[in-house]
Amino acid sequence: MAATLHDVARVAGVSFKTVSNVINNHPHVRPVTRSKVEAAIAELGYRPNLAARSLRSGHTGAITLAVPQLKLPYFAELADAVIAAAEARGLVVLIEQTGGNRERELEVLSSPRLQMSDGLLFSPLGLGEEDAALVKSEVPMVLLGERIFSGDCDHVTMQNVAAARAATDHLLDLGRNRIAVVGAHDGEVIGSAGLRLRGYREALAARGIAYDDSIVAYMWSWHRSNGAAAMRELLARGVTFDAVFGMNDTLAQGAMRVLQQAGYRVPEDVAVIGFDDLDETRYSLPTLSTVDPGRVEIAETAIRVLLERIMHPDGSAPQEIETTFKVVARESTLGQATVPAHPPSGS
Amino acid sequence: MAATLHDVARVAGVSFKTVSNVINNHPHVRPVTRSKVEAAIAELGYRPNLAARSLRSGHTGAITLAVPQLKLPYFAELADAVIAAAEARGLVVLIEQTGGNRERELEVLSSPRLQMSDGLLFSPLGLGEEDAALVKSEVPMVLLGERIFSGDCDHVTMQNVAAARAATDHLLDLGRNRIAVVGAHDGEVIGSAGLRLRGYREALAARGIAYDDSIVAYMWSWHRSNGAAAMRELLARGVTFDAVFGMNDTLAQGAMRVLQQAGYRVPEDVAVIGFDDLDETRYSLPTLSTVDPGRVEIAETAIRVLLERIMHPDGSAPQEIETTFKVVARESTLGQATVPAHPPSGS
DNA sequence: CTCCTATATTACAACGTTGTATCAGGGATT
DNA sequence: AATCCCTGATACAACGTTGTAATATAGGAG
Repeated sequence: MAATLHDVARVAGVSFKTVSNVINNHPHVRPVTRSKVEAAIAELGYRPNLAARSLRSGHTGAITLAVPQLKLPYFAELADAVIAAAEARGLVVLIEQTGGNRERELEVLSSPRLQMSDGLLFSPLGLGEEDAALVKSEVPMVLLGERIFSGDCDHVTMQNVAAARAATDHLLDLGRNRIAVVGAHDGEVIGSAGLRLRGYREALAARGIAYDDSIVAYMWSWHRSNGAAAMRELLARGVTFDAVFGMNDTLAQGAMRVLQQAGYRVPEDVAVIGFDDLDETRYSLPTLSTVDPGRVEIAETAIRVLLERIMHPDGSAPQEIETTFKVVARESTLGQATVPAHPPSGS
Repeated sequence: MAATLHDVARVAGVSFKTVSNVINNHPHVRPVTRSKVEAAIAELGYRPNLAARSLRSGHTGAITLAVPQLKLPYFAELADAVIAAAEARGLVVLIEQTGGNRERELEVLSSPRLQMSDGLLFSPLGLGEEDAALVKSEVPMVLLGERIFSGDCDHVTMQNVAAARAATDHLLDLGRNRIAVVGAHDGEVIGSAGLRLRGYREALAARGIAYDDSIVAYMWSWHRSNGAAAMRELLARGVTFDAVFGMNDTLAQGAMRVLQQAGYRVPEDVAVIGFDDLDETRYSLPTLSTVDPGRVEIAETAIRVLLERIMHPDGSAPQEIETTFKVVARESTLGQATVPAHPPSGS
């Protein structure tokens, strides 16, 4: 079927090893021979067999990305960034979905399918600190995100605390000092919610503003409707606030939505900021201010670290890398481009 | 490093081929031998080398999914469904992003990386009918979505016309007969927008309602903000309508948002329906009625057809398969669970 | 007790590639 | 002019698996 080195060699009139040498840019090949071989390759449309190459070399040219679900916008955008970064280095990405489920996450770690790739980018959700010892894989691995800290494994993550603090500072700088929080996790310390809440509290503390638990909404799910429900609850509670910090963009959008429906103007009455810089924040009404946690940098860094680890399996000690973040100020806090609502015109 | 058949054979005290026979469930293996071998496999933690297996067998156990961008929610959810369906058959999915760009799409078709998989699920966006002849790949391929019709290649798609017609019928059944459209593509015939508009027109025609171009908003981009802008434009135009059909969910949400901001109640004043059944439609305010185009079925069918094609490369003639769809009626048309807005409580 | 068949195991080759070792030729050095 | 070294090409083996063909063992019939 497909042409092999031998076929090319026959056509070019050289040994099949010479063809291999041409392909791998070995030094000692005469220009004449090289062009003869190249002509034969073109003529036959020869493509090196990747399975054979991989058997011989021990490398596949692929990496695995394991995430909870692509359905969740954050992970879809993370996967997008990872694929783009991998593509830039000539790598293919193979995706596993764990559903954020502890069992499936452990299963992925020991799956024979991991062999199809040279390494694993693993974004666990169901595993807890107590599972740290189980987080071992037969291929080099880089962890993405929070939750698992101990364990001798490279780790790339966002600066949750500092970024949340910057988001809060952004609101404080605008003169808001009653900042509600939507999406806290009760009692959590090391998860995204716990860290972000900590950043929020640090920002308040730095300006001598007391933390007020009555304007913090707790919940365990981060869907848009949860943000909406939380905001309804806050409004019903009768507490006052002039800004909202959503633990992620989806929550912020749900909250913003309810605020507007209740007659508040965003940002004039209440400023809103989210977290994640999802693509959709660029298209909401008003566009949503948020924090870009450095998703692209996470992807690129993770791949760089993974490749290093693949090339030097027992090189340096495991690294702990935090990416740079950026507050992205849009209309929901700055209010630059508010679109006037047209009056109803009958139905 | 990793154990091989030979290592297992040495431990079990049999020939390495016998070990292979055990693994591949060959008939003539004595139970005693089998258990000896299995013990050795367990002891060494033996895992078959996939590269070698793939070199020998010619199969990889992976398929490639090529989509424009995972950032776009529709494709993220499609990928989610494809990965789940592949997983159920023991296949791994390898994802390529084309950016919806014609050049990149052609590049993917001839990429050597395709070799890492047994087949391709291809969802083109940039390619036009005139490129049909170029749509050939070295591995079996199944096309997903519209745009390319000719070409002798299996094709799985949704029933755009019938589904759009059903969505429109749903609105008509509710007594709405001034149904605005958001997201038409001017002059398009075979794309999603063209087909869905056709379904809309068929539904009107069937009830003897005249098509009114003044309540159809044209645009080439399908972001939320486009839906919002279109709705502002419709309102400004002063035309009347009692329902909106968004060509996709994102547009519908943008439109719904502007409607509400302008003081209309959804669905009391204006009912809204979208298309795609994105996960987020379950969490919007109100939850969005939409059409489930059978994404899960598309994924499962595409994989089934692809596997058939992989096993019998020149089997039957190329198939053209359309999945079943379902109108998903939620609050934006039925209004069952409208949440009362709480009155503002100062800031 | 021998022959034959069915069963169980083995030996060998092949998939297509690349690394190592080997070998032929030509120019520079002695 | 003979030796040496470097260039350029080749032969061989190996990566780990599976299919095919061959062989060894056991059980039943003649």
